[in-house]
Amino acid sequence: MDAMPPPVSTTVGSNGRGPTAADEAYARLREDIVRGRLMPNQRLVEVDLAVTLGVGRTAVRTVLARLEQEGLVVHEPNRGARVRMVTEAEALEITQARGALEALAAREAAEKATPAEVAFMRETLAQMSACLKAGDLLAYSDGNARMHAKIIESSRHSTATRLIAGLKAQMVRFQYRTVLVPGRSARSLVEHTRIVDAIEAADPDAAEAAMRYHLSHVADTLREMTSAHAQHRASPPHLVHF
Amino acid sequence: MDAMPPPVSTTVGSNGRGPTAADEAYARLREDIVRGRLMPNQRLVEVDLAVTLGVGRTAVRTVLARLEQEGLVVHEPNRGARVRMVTEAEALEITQARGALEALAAREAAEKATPAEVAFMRETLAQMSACLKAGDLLAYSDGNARMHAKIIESSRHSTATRLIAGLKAQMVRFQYRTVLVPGRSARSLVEHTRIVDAIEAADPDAAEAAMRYHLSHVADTLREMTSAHAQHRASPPHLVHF
DNA sequence: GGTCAAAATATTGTCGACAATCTGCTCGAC
DNA sequence: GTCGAGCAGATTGTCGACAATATTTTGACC
Repeated sequence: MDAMPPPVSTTVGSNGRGPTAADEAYARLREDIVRGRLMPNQRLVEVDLAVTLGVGRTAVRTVLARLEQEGLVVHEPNRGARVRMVTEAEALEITQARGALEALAAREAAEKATPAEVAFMRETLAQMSACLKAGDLLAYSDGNARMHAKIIESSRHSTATRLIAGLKAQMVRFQYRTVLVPGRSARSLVEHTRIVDAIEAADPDAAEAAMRYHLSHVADTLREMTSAHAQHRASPPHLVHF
Repeated sequence: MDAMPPPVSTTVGSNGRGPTAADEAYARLREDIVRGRLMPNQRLVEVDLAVTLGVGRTAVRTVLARLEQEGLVVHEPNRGARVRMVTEAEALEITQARGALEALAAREAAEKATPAEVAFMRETLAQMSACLKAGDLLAYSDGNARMHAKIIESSRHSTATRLIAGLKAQMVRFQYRTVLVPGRSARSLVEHTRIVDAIEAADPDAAEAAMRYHLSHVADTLREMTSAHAQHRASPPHLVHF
């Protein structure tokens, strides 16, 4: 599972202008949060971060303001910042919103994907199928991520891309690697195949419908797992499987 | 047309803690941008803003960092910040993304709207109809905005609400009041009615489909107007009519 | 009038100091 | 033992100064 890239920066970096200290610190701290190296509700103390990130307090405050705006950090006046806790209810919402946007992206990909991109999707499908046969669910999960990333990239829809990246960044708590819901991967492979078929056929309506079908099952899976989790605190952490 | 509220703040304001100087300055500057009081590409000079907003440069820098992250401002190292220009191509993307999210919101509204909320929608429909008969397109436009806001509010989907608000804030350049595309309002009223019918009937699939139908026509209208605009520089500014 | 280099000006990026606020601990009163 | 006041320590919020960078202006030269 790759780390999510930071959002497309509105800090214009053209003409040889180097990044500010805050830019690099932002990328680092964001990655630490997204990768789960910092835990939900963990205190983010300016002075400590300044030391860790190798910048001054000014830059840290800029970074925290940005991360707060992005929804990864919560801040209380005079009490500092913490890594924001995403509840399971919100995770479901994020999944739904992400689903709506990924359906749009699939539609756009059906109109814009190049033959090379479609070939990549086909190859990824083959790899995912092989992983499934070999029972290697972790590698399947990686293939799954590559598939979704390629579809989004092929859409060339910068707004959807930006929003999806932001939503993904907030789901770190729900992305531990583990065994998937039984049977989910096999169904997911069929669903992914239908999506790629539609994209390859340059059929936007079919691509969107296939993606929506796929993602409605993802949301259903999350809903079930959330419900099961509430009833059995001992259930293992899980991966939300797009 | 109401100003868009700032995004739900992750600055926790409980237990009597007052807002920071940056919080209030952020709200003010954001409103100035969203309301079109500041123009695309306009320079945002820290010292000037400090005077205008009545805060110090520290707070201004925090505000600009937040607005940059939100996509309303662009920033170049050592060259300062500007109000971000949204191109017509991006406006179309934003409309599409917003459409996908509003369809999700309509679906959720169909499951969660209270009788009072539905009554408000009915009343708004009646007002919009009366405005249409009276030829008062500005008032129709206001009704339209109220309708959409109520649907989103009824969805109780905080993630969709948050994303939609952010997208709306970026569309200020495309929100001048003027006469709508001929015949668009009449069709829009029918479309709105179908949405409300589905919400009232607690039918999520129908609500979503009706909203998607409505919004696909909005995107088409924007596409046409964009195309016409490119061909005829003299065409008047227009309102993107959701 | 045009070009170029240097100087002046405007502005951003950063720092350290200090004020303000919050939390936790200690101690005395009851 | 409980409660409240006071204090110390931790941390955030803010300021002003200065360094760094970019842009504009000025003056010399052709």
